[in-house]
Amino acid sequence: MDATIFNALAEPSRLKIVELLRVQPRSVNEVALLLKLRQPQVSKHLHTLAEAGLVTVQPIAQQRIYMLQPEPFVRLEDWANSFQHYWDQQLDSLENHLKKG
Amino acid sequence: MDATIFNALAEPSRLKIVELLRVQPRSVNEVALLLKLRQPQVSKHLHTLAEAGLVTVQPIAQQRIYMLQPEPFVRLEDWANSFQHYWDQQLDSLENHLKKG
DNA sequence: TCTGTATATTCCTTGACAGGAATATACGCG
DNA sequence: CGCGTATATTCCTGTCAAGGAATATACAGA
Repeated sequence: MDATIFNALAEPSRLKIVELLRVQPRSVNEVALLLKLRQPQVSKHLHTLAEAGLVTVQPIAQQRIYMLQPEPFVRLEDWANSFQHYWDQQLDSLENHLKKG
Repeated sequence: MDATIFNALAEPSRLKIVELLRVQPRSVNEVALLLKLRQPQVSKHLHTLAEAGLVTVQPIAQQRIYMLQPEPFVRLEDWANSFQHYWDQQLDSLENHLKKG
């Protein structure tokens, strides 16, 4: 798993943007208005999200509509899910540490 | 969703630590040796992970065994999973943008 | 209590990054 | 082409966090 996606989501404003775009695709100004952020910062954040592969752009006239990209979120879900297979084993290992120590 | 968990996982070394601890709980030195990091940095990273609620500590003599905490990963999986319900709707909304402009 | 091992903490320096302000670019329209 | 709208980019500055080095703390055993 690459840390890039986590880095992109680590910034509170960016996380809010993602949760906004989850509902529906939006233009830069729409995001700025809804989150009460300045347009340049929103552009920068969306750029970061795009570089991380979390969003894509669809130009419409002068507007640029940003929408989420499914794939990274699927990867994220799979990654988080893969941890479930280890919890039992973890407890066993801890007991080993406690006994063998 | 809180950005704290993403922030904790955004640092490459910390992400590696998490993926190590996924296999089994480990002491600070074990992590340091396996990842070829210095002990103080590992302690710091583990402290950050603990503050984010991703790991817990189990002291054994002088050693401190760190292990993952399931709950945050379950939350993360649920969050990522919740995005799946929106993709179809997203495409519809984009089309609306394209038509209505 | 002294020693060695395991871990945590502090101080310092440096790089990355976010926000603000200003400006540049893209595009449609008259 | 000139103008207005929408968005991107640049420059600057302050903050924060990571790594290195040194040191402090915790604990077990002789």
